[in-house]
Amino acid sequence: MKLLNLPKGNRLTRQRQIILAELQKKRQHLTAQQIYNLVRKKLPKISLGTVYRNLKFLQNHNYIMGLVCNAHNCEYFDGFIDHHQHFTCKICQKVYDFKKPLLKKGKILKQDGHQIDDYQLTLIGICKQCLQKKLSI
Amino acid sequence: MKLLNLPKGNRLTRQRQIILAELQKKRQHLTAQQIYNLVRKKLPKISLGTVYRNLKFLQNHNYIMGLVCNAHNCEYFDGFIDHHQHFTCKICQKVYDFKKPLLKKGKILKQDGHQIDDYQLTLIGICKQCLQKKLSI
DNA sequence: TTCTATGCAAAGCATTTGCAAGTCC
DNA sequence: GGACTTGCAAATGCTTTGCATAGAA
Repeated sequence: MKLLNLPKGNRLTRQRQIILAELQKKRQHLTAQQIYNLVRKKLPKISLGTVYRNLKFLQNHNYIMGLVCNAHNCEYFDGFIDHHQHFTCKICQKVYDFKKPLLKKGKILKQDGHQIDDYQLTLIGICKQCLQKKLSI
Repeated sequence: MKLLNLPKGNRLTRQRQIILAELQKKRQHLTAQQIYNLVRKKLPKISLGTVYRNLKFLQNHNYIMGLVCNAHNCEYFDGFIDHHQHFTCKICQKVYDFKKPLLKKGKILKQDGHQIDDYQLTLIGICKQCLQKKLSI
């Protein structure tokens, strides 16, 4: 749980604190709209634009990470930046974490002359809950 | 190189053939807009809506695949559906293929009770060309 | 007091959709 | 001929931006 500790020139506003807190509290992967709905309970006057600006801000300062899901075309935000993988369910569209690193980072640092700094692995399938529902139909 | 061979009820139109042909000829990863610009040279009256509709259609019928890139928020289309990985350059935003499978598909079929059907690995970094440009500045 | 951040609303893009006309089978 | 497709344009949805005001340092 990383607390906001911003470099000089950037201000610690209530909006930023609450957005980050909600994202870290939920341990879920939320869209900007969902975050807006949550934050608005505490700051009724916050605007969606501010949410977007601060999500981008927090991303740039490595407090959160964003991920784009292939199946559904919008960005999700994740309050935990330790390197981990994501799994998307094709049916319910939830995003789950996979904690164990399925791929060693060191292994892929150079390929074909390109410099590889990072990677993103998204697993796609059907989650436990949806599998059970399918069986019971 | 897969040619259009559609199930009954779906029609083989010039638009579909040309869109697929361009995508397979280019061996590149193009946005809908880029595909539209290419196809328009052969079919000047084609509309962007038709391009989108047919890209989705070809995707559903497994002729092409779509991928969303985290860095730049739009969909890219790939005329080759053999399973391979993608590498995005943070600077020039091009998408490259990685032919060698960096991850064995069989290894990740079950995790935490979820059924994993597929995965998508995107490598992120700086490509050869951009690395050279950086050095020469 | 100064300069960044916010709220609001409008603008920007990528993508989707409704509908009449066109065209493939 | 009939159903699937297209072209066109309007609509949609997510995200960004301009600007005057509010508020952190």
